[in-house]
Amino acid sequence: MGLAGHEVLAAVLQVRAGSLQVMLWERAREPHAHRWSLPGGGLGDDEDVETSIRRQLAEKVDVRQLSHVEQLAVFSNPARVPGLRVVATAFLGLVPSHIDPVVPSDTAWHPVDTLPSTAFDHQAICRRARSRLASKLSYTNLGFALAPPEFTISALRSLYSAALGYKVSATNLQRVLSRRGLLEPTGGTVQPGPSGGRPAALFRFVSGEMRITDPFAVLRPPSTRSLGS
Amino acid sequence: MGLAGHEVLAAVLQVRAGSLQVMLWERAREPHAHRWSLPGGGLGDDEDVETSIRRQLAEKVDVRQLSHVEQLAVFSNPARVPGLRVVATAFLGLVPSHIDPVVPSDTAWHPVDTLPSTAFDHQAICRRARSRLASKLSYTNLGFALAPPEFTISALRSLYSAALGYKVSATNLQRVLSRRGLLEPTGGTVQPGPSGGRPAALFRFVSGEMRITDPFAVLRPPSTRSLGS
DNA sequence: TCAAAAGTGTTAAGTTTACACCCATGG
DNA sequence: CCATGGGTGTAAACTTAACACTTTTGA
Repeated sequence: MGLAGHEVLAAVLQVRAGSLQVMLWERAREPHAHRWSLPGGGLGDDEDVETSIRRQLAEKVDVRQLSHVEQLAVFSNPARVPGLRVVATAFLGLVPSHIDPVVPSDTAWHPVDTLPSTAFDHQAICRRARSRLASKLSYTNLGFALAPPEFTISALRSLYSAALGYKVSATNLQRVLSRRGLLEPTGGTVQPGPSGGRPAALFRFVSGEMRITDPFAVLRPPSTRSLGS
Repeated sequence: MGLAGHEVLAAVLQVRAGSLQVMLWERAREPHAHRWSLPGGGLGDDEDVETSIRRQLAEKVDVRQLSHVEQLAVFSNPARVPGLRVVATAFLGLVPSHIDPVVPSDTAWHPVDTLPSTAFDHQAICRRARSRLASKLSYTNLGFALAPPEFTISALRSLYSAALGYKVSATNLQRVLSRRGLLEPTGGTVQPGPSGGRPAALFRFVSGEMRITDPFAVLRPPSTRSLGS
């Protein structure tokens, strides 16, 4: 009557080498030996699911390196793992691109577009994570979670392109994020490379907390014409 | 090590008498006797969470009356219910406005804006459900789940207004939903009331499956200028 | 003929895309 | 002075909100 194991799993995503990658570890033992799986584990008695996934990820990456964590969904197919029933709460985790976490020897990063053989239903969880990230990049300030503290617009463009899976225009990216008040110039610039070019200005995200920035695509509340800056 | 009770709960919403209401039942016994709580119960051994919530709702309302069901989130605070630990997967359920389900005697509908004293963390779940519904009305075709098979634009306007919590213009509602191809006229009309007026045309939703209709607020993929009708 | 309700026309505002053009630097 | 990025100006496209106006009916 409703008694089941409960595990928490996280698809930790990071833009690495120009592509969106997910952290996976290779199972040594059966079931699904040598297949790649998401980090996580059993829910402890005195912790909620978010506390739990943060604790378990600390074994893989320093939790301070996680710029964002959010619930994705429950995966509860009775046959999702063999043996005793285990329900999983899946999370999306993000690591900013300037960090290269030290990971255990059984753990590695894999591009989400070309996943290796994955264990259980972990591939579906990865897909869900990628999809959630792409959506939120459009209507929230979640870019902060992929980017280093300071960056050039073209660096940010690369991050967005990798996460979204298609080219983003640097011009328009800057316009949109600036209009919404998400970006501010640091005042600093970066020296051009050996082939020259104008020095790029550095920017930072104004906020490091996720916020919805494009709340209503349509059907907005009646205008109160008093919100303009 | 990760063994806990698991329950499924649903905030079933319907627009009734011009307001968005949620179905609650009054607890007879402790804990939280006489407080109102969401329908649901323990996860069965051979069912996933969605199957489970549909099964349990069948005791309250005919499942065929549910026009939409989706996961909201996991609620897992170790102290969320007294006694043995229970993790809950919360759902949003919707019932179209033309249906008046027969509910058990301990069960009643309550406006989500003026909830009675609720049990456990059920108030938070209700808020989450209302918020999810409002968001999805803007960027999906989820209106179909609130509306009867055929309806006038002004009836639809009332449904959207109740669910969103603010007045929606019938003119613009029709424009937006028609532009997106969600509505089609049935050809029928409704006779005007006793005070006269032009007969209203009847419409229906083209699809009864949830679909995202406004996928990218910004940062769209490069245009392929070949999608126009 | 008037009031009431429904539906259409039209304008204005806001946002984003696309692209031409200018800027700053290294060789 | 030219190539190479970086950044801005500007126009066009698209959508939605607001509201005036027309249509259709009952009294």
